[in-house]
Amino acid sequence: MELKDIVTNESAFLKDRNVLSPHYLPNTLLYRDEEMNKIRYAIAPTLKGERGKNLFIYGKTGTGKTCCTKKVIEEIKTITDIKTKVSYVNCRIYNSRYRVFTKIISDHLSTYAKSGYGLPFLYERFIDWIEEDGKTFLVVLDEVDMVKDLDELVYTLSRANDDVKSGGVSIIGISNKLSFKERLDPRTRSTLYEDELVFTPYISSQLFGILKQRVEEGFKENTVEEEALAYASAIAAKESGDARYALKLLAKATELAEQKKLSKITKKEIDEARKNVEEEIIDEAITTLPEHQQLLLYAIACSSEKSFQKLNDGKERIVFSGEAYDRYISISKSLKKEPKSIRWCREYISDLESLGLIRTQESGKGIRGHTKLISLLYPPERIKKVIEKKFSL
DNA sequence: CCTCCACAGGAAGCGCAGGAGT
DNA sequence: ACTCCTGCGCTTCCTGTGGAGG
Repeated sequence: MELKDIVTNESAFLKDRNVLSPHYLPNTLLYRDEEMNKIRYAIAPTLKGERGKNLFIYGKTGTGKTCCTKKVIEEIKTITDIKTKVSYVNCRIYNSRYRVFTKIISDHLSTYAKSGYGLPFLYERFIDWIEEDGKTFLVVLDEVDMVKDLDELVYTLSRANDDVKSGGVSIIGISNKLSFKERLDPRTRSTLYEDELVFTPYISSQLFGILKQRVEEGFKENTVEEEALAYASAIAAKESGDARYALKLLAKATELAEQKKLSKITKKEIDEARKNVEEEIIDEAITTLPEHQQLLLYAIACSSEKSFQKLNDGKERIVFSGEAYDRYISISKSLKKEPKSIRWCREYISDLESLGLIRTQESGKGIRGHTKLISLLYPPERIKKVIEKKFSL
């Protein structure tokens, strides 16, 4: 690619580079009519000025939760004769009750948006604002599991319904973690889960449709082979049914084809992109890890290379947790870093597991009373390479 | 059978940083 | 500018589990 092409955003393939962005909202969302309708029905009372049911939306990444919700919000904004106001809050950024409130205030009451006001004051402005013309208010809490004091947040928002004389507040919560439901206070749970909606992963043919739509919206004609799209959707469907992953494959393949000055994107580029994307995902996951989790992971990778013990399918090498910890201690010391306690490393191990970098299982019968057997889900060489680079080992 | 080993994971508590309230 | 409070990362302590060995 020439520099001027990059600057002017000229591409041999793309009319609109945005179609490949994870934030791009296509004109019509495919395969999610039912889900969209369910959201519409859930918020319909709110739009009529009554208090609707709160809705909880669950689904894995790249299943269209956020897209669908944003679409419905857009629809609301096109209706002019209703007294409903909406705030979309990404809780990854606004991750506490206070922050969520300041976000809502700055969306609608910008005079109070500057910092320095306490929560009770903001809460009263919020109540006054709803009461002034009996409006209804809808908050969308995306990635709601990121909120530290979610119990308090949900309580405060739902209490607003008791404090206002007219109008009301409804909540839509979105999450990709199912397990966090158990952590919640029972009252919070029943408030938030008045209505529930699950997004299932896309199947291969649906991913194909989604990719095809993007190609039609943003690519020049005859630049992408259908076979390539089918292949990319098959890969993504097999992995997780994640549309974002499928799009990433297409984006990377486009990049590769541009570099090689090809005229068409074929299966071959997708295949190459796949390797790239997978490595990028692993590298990204590892490099964003806290230092000591990296060291622990490194220790597991080292132990794994030397271990000859195989797990059931005979492919995965397993590591005993004690062994990994010993190695972690010596690695830390050789780097002049104070090693963390064993208790905390157990937490690290479950963190690494929930990130999908390792898998663990109880030893069960036969081996060492009660221990965890750890196996890496990615090649140890790759993991070692990334971490060695970081610590210049 | 009892004790010891090797480990899991809960509970309490500690120091710190940063934000809220004054 | 000050203290007070709270969440966070972490350690220490503790209880529980199951195999190995006397």
